[in-house]
Amino acid sequence: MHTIGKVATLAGVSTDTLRYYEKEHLIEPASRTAAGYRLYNDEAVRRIRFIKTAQHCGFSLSDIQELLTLKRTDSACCEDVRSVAIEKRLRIARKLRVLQAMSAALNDLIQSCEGGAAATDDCPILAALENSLHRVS
Amino acid sequence: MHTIGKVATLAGVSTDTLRYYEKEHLIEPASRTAAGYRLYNDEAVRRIRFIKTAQHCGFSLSDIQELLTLKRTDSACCEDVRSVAIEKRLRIARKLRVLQAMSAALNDLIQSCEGGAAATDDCPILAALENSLHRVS
DNA sequence: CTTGACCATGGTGTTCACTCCAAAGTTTAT
DNA sequence: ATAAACTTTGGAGTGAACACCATGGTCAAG
Repeated sequence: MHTIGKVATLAGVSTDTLRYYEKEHLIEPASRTAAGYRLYNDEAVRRIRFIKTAQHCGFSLSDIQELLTLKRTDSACCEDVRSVAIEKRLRIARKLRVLQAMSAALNDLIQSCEGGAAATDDCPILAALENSLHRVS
Repeated sequence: MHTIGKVATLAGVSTDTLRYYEKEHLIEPASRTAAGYRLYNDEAVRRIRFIKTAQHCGFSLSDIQELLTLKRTDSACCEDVRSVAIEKRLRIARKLRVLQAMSAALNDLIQSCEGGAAATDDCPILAALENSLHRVS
């Protein structure tokens, strides 16, 4: 069990951020001391890192909360969880396609740079992106 | 050549957004009428759509500006463009790995849902993600 | 030639995700 | 036992990315 400062350091965020996440129902301390100090277990650190990583991929905190509460419990209707998961997977698949196209576009750009190709007047990223997204369809 | 309202409708954003983007040097009208009305060409619509798509993948407007200005001109040093492009590609690759792991985690969850597996007490996304990220290494 | 739909600029307001106090209680080290 | 380093709650401030005015000029239709 760690206090808030320790977890924050371990996860690379501020204590204010952790209290904010708690207010937003993203994390909760496992317990509190008699004096009211928050006490976190090891899973908290993983959870916070997951939140940060997901944010970098364009998910909002409420998106992330939905992802984190995707649990199949005995009581909860499995179909609900399943349909939410399927919808999330679809949205992730779309992001994946875009990022793959971007990566391909950058590859093209880097390649043509190596080849010492002629200058382009319009944005090569946009052009290459259209190509790539087309290839993926 | 379209006026601002038309481009906004075509691209699915507001006119305010377009003026804001202009202030942030993300787009510029191809010209103006005598009365000062902004006039955009067709490329503007593609550009705006690109901006929106990139935003959904977690890029900030300044990130996007850097991507959009990745042009190789005769004058500009090709090495500069190349190194920026390589750095961007690296960051995209990282996002790709995370999203792939997330997708795999959701797959596992959906599968186990279908199989009618037992309830898990901790978050299955986190567990599956750790597995997936490990598999990718 | 006027009415309604559009556009311009400049400013304020809003939401998200924090960040930074302030004032006061708690723990740890010396 | 006291200073230094933590923690608490509550509230105010910040930057990004807009949204929403107000006021006034512009344009197309009838």
